Amino acid sequence: MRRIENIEVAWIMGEIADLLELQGESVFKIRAYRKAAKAIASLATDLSELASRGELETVPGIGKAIAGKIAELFNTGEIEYYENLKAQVPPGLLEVITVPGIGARMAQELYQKLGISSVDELEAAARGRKIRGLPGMGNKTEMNILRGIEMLRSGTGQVTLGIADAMAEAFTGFLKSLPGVEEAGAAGSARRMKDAVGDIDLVVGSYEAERVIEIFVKHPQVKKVLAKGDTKARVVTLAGIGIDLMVVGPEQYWTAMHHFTGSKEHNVRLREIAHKKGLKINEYGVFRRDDDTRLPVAGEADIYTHLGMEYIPPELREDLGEVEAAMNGTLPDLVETGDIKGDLHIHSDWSDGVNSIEEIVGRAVEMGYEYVAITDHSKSLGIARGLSVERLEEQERYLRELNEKTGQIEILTGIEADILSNGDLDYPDEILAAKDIVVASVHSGFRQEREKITGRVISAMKNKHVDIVAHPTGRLIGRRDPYAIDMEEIFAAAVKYGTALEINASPDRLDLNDRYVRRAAELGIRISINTDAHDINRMDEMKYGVATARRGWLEKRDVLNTLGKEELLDYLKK
DNA sequence: GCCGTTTTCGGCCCGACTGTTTTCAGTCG
Repeated sequence: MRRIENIEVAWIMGEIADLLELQGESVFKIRAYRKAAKAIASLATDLSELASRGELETVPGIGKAIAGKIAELFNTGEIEYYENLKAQVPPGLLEVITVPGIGARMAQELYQKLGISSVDELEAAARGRKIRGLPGMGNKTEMNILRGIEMLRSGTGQVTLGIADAMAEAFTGFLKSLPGVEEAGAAGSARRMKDAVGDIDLVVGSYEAERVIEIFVKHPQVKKVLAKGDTKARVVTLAGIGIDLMVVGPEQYWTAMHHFTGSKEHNVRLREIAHKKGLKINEYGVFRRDDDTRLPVAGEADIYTHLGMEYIPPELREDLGEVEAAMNGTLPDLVETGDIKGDLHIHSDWSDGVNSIEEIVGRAVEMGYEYVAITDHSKSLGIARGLSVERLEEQERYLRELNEKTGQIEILTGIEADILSNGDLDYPDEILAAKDIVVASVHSGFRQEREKITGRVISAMKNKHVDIVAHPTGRLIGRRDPYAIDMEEIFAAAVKYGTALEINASPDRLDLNDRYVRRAAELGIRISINTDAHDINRMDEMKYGVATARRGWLEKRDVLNTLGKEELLDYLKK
């Protein structure tokens, strides 16, 4: 039978939740399916393996009933319960509820009264002013529906962390410059440093909420105002990115920041714990339930202290075990940007980079690094001006000389060796042996079958000169899916051959992703965080790689390039 | 449907904004 990916199971669970909602089922049952979908989507291990071992119920959020349905899916290729549900609900309604502003109740009402069962029919009805006749709906409802359909079709999807981070920073600066604003900052998934961000959340501490909101919605980058109230506003920028703004009193800034940083699942867990302790948490503070006394909160750490747990950094707030760890005092001591001692994957103008080696070295010195590796492309990557054997040897000599002269930083001679479609590397062993560091990666044959591309990378890992596999899954966020590579096999090979795996820090890649990073670290695999910069300005993107490492629960000791110069050179010799 | 330092039954986070209402339901985060 065809292989069923985790994400497909998650989609089915989400769809069951939608179908149940359209049937008016219990909100708790719906929530249970949604929670299971989320849990499955963020699982790094193969669900099919868990199923074959009968361990589905070890996943928090999966109980007896859902485990049974997943097992059924793997055994028979379908879930009878799900098929029955689909048969009972007009299929177009699932599409209708994807329109922002339309939920299950409205979709049901529109179907029963007007027979609407597709987005096209919904649009026609709104344009034909047929909806305003329904109870509780008016002409503004029709406008909202049309706006929602437009948003849906314009594909207000997600943007990379790099884009979101830059935009959040720009708006934060703008808000800070306004009179009456005491504090401003970005919250939401951008603060949690997720690799893809749906919209930007901003929090402002000010006593003049109305004034701040009025100016905010008039910002030249704002294309549309979706909502505007006393304390909140929601807009869409010209670039099509949604921004939510929340303004609170300065003394509520940190509880609001915490609330809007999320994740939602993390917050729910905290509120449940608060509830049991006789407390209540919302965006305005931490309160005693009995008399509404407000407990002092001078920073986010105080919130966790009131709940009797360790401070949880934003990158971990996903309800993936961090709450339990914080209560037990077993949170990881996360790696920090300052722990990074060098960048092991950089391109110069010898291949397709824009800067000279001297410029790269200069920037590395500025960043306080102890070492930097020059890893230009190998010969078969003609499009990237990959180096011939002669050019490579010439560069090698050049780098050795420069290293003598420079002194203040170790320049490692390296190569990003292409893994050819048959699994061979781009140069013979004696060439690779001469390099301080060999980074191997796939740049072609992205569509190879799972076995083939997996075996190809593993055969490269068997080569004792290969130190790191770069961007192991090949994904480009929002633009190109990962190859069909079997990461469990790659992890096993990394353990067997002692190969490090890369977190490519470019916000276009962030590959490995957070989940794989965590899984790899559990298996004891060394991770290297590299920028793959083709431009010295992008050496600053190290912070995104470190953030991804933190999201994967990595400590300093898990990361190869936190080693000092001597330790790293020793490591590379082995 | 899930879950268990109050529980194997009975809970299950909390609030803002909107539109169409005269007090609230629906939607969203």
